[in-house]
Amino acid sequence: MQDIKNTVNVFKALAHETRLSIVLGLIKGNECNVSRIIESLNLPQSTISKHLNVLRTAGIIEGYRKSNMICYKVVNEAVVNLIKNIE
Amino acid sequence: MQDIKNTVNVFKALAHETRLSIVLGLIKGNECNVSRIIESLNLPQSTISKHLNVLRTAGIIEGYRKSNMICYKVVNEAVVNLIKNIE
DNA sequence: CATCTATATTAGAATATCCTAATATTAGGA
DNA sequence: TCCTAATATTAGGATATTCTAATATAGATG
Repeated sequence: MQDIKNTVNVFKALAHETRLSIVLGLIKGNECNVSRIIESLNLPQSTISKHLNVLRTAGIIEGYRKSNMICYKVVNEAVVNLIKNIE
Repeated sequence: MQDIKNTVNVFKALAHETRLSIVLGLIKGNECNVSRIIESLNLPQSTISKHLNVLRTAGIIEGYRKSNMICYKVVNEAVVNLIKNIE
């Protein structure tokens, strides 16, 4: 996690209940495509999409297409360890 | 670190360059009293005081009086581990 | 108790983040 | 190609955070 600014950005991305829930869900493997995340968190589609964008921009998650859906997964191992450390 | 809301609050507190710097400094033992923190970060006294208050409210640091100064130390072990994990 | 020093608090303007309805885009399947 | 379902983006109002000069406070020490 290199320098302090990058670390701050990761913390910023995780410092929101919806986003932390998304990351926790992805790590636990319960979620994947956007629709399921929307259902499980019960929030408007645009809201979820925005949060996914924040997490993507922070380098925490990445999406890949799977037929007609986009699946997200956590790609930042430092974040995975951090989260595991917390629970 | 119990529930998700508490975790989010800790991340929020750490999601700021000045505050993360303060915590890093305290963990490394280079800092202690407020004046020294002010000097080392070169920011107005009220700014530092505000940030210390955020960290205190989040349960990350605690201050104790030492003669005519207030010394701060990190009292949340989960945060210490988290930070050590990152570096 | 008066003073001085260290620290905290207030106030309010500047900035950033959040929310979500509406709209746009994109790829898959007919 | 056209339609449709899935996801992304825009817009802009609501809310929250940040900053810091000015002011207040608290305790140490004379």
